[in-house]
Amino acid sequence: MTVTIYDVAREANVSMATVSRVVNGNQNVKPATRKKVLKVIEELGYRPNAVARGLASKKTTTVGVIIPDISNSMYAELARGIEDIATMYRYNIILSNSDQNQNKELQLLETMLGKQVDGIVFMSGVITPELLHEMERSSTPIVLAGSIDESAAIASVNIDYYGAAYEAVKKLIDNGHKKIAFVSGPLTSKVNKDYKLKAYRQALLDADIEFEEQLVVECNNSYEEGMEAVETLKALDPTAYFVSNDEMSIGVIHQLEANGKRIPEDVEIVSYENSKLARMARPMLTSIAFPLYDIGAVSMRLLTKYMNKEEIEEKQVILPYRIEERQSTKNND
Amino acid sequence: MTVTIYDVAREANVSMATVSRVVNGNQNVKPATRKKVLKVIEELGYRPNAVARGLASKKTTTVGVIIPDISNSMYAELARGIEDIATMYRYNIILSNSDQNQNKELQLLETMLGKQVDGIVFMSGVITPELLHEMERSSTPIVLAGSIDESAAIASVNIDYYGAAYEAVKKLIDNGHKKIAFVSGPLTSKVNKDYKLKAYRQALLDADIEFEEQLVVECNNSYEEGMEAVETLKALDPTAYFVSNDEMSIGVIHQLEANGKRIPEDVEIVSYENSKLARMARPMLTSIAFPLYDIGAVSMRLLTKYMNKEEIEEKQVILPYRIEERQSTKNND
DNA sequence: CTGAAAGCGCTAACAA
DNA sequence: TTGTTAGCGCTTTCAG
Repeated sequence: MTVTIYDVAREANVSMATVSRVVNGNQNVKPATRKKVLKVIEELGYRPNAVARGLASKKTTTVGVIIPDISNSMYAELARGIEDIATMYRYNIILSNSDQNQNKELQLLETMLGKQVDGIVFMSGVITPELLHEMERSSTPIVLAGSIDESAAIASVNIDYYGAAYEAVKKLIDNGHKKIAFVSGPLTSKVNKDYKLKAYRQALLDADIEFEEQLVVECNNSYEEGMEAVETLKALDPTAYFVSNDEMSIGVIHQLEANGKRIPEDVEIVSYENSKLARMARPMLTSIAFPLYDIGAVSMRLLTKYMNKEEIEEKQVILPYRIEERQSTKNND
Repeated sequence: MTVTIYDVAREANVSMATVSRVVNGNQNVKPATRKKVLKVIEELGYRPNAVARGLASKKTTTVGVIIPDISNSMYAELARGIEDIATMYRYNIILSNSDQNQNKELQLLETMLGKQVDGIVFMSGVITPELLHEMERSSTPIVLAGSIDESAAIASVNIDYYGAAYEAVKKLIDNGHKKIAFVSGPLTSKVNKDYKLKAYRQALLDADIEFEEQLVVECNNSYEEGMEAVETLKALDPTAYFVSNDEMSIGVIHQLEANGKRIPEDVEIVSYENSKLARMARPMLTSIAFPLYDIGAVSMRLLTKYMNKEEIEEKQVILPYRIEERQSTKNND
C-alpha cells in the first residue's frame, strides 16, 4: 500500500542504503544513480516515514513546547518566536498548554520525552523542585523561556525583571509621585513576587517613600481585574500606577476615566509588556518592553545549540529591555 | 542506557508481550502479574518509546495543525480550541504557521504526513486546487477549520459567513444608514471576497441602496490599517461602518474620534469577531460573534471521529453565529 | 492468561 | 560508490 524505501530500491535496482543516501543528501552517490533514484521516488510518490527514521536514528527533528496558554497573546508571541527559529533549523513543534498547572506540566514533560522530542522549551511562572528534578534527570536538552530557575541548573533566557520594574517605578517617582500603586499579576508567579514586587519596594525605599501593603493589588492579568483594581484602590487614591501588563493597564485606564481622572494629567501609568495593545490604548501606554518574541527565538536558538552539542558560552541568557515612553506618562525630554 | 520493554520483561520474568499488555491496559493479564510488571516498571523508571510504538502500530496519537499565524489572536483562539479537545482525546498537536503562503502550506502538509500524524486540522483563507489535490490524495483524515472548500470534498467547520455579514449590514440599514462603508480584510481570502463582500452588496441591493465601489476598503486586518481606512473614506463621509474584525474596528473608532466624530451618535459601527477586544474598546463594540474557539474544538472533535473511523453524520458543519450588541451602535430594544 | 516471533520502515556501521 | 546486515523498541498475530 504505502510505498517504502524498499520499493524504491527494487524499482531503481539499487540497495535501500543507496536510496537512503540520496534521500538524506549524502554526497557519496554517483550523480547518475542519484538521478535514477530520484526519478523512481517521483514516480512512486515515495515519502520517507519520519517515524521509522526517528526510531533508527534516534532523532525526531521535533521539539516540545510547553507554555501556559496559547490563547494569551503574550505566550502566543513567544510561541511564534520559537516556531520561526525552529522552522529555520528544520524542527517541528509539539505545542501544549499547561495552564500553569504543575501536574499537567509534569505529565506533559513525560509525554514529550516519551515521544522522543530532541529538545524542549518550557515556560512557567514557577519551576518547582519536582519539575526541576525531572528536567535534570532527563538527558534531553531543555531551555526555560521567560521562566526563572534560581538554581541555574537548566538553561534559560529572560530579561532583567528586577531592573525593568525598578526603572518603571523610578520613573514614576522621578515624576514626583509618592503614592504609587502596583497592579500585579498573580503573586504565585516568581517573576511577580520575587522580582517585580521587590523592585517596587526597593525603588520606594531608595526614594524614602514608605511601602504600603494596600497599594499592591494582585490580579489575574485580565482587563476586568485591571478595572477592579482601580476600585479596590479608590479610597487610597494613588496618583500613579505601575501595572503588570498591557491588558490590565487598559482596564486601569478605563476605570480611572470612568471615575473622572485624566491621564496623564491626574494619574500616570507605566505598563509592562509593550504589545500591540500599548499602541491601541488611548492614551497610548508608556510600557516596559518585554520582548516575548525574542525570548522565544533566542530560547529555540539556544536549544539548537544544545541539540547539536555545540559549545554553550552562556547558559543563562539575559535579554535587554527598554522603556517605551508614550502618552500615559508625562515625559520630560 | 535507556530502559526498554525488554529490560522490564526480563526483570519481571515475563515476556515483552505481557509488558506491552499491561502498559496498554489490556485486560488479559492476571492481576498478580500486572502488579509485578508495574512494580518493575516503577523501579526501572521505564517510559514507553512512542516512536517505536508508532512504527509498530501505525498510530502516533499526534495530529498536525496548520494555521496562518499563532501570534494573531484569532488563530490562537482557534488553536486553543483544537488543543483542548485534542488533549481530551489524548492527542498531541504539531503546530505550524503557514502565513497563508501556499508553498509553505503544501510543504507543511508534506512534512506532517511524513511524520505520520493521525490527522490534520487545516486553516487558510484560500484552499487552492493544488492543496485540495494533495488533501484528497492522502488517506490521512483532514478537516478544514474556518476555511472554505466549495467542492465540499474535505470535511470542514465554519459559520454562515454570508448570513452573518448580511445581518450586520442589515442592522446598519435598519438604523437608517444609506452610506455604509465596508472595511474588509484581504480580498484574497475567500471568506472576505465571496461571502462578506457579496452579503454586503446584496444587503444594500435589497434595501435599494446603490453599491459604491469606493466604500469598500481592503486592509490587512491591522489596527493601523483600520485607522487609515477612515482617512481613505474621509471625503465620502460614511455614517456607518461594517468592519471585518475587532482590531481594525478599534482603529476605525480612534481615527473617527480624532476626526471629531462621536460614536454611535454620528457614526455607527458593527464589527466582526467579538473577541475580548470588543469589550476592551471604548465605546464597546457591537460585533458579530465569530466563535473561533468553538470552530477549533468542533474541528478537532470531527477529526477524532474520522480517525476512529466513526460514522460521520455531517461532513460540512456550520456553527451558529450571533450579533452581540454593545455601544458602537444605537440599539432599539 | 501468556509467550514466541515476525515485522513496522529506516539508518548506520561494515564490507566490498 | 554501493550493498549487506543488524538493529531501533514496540505491537500484534498466532499458538498454547
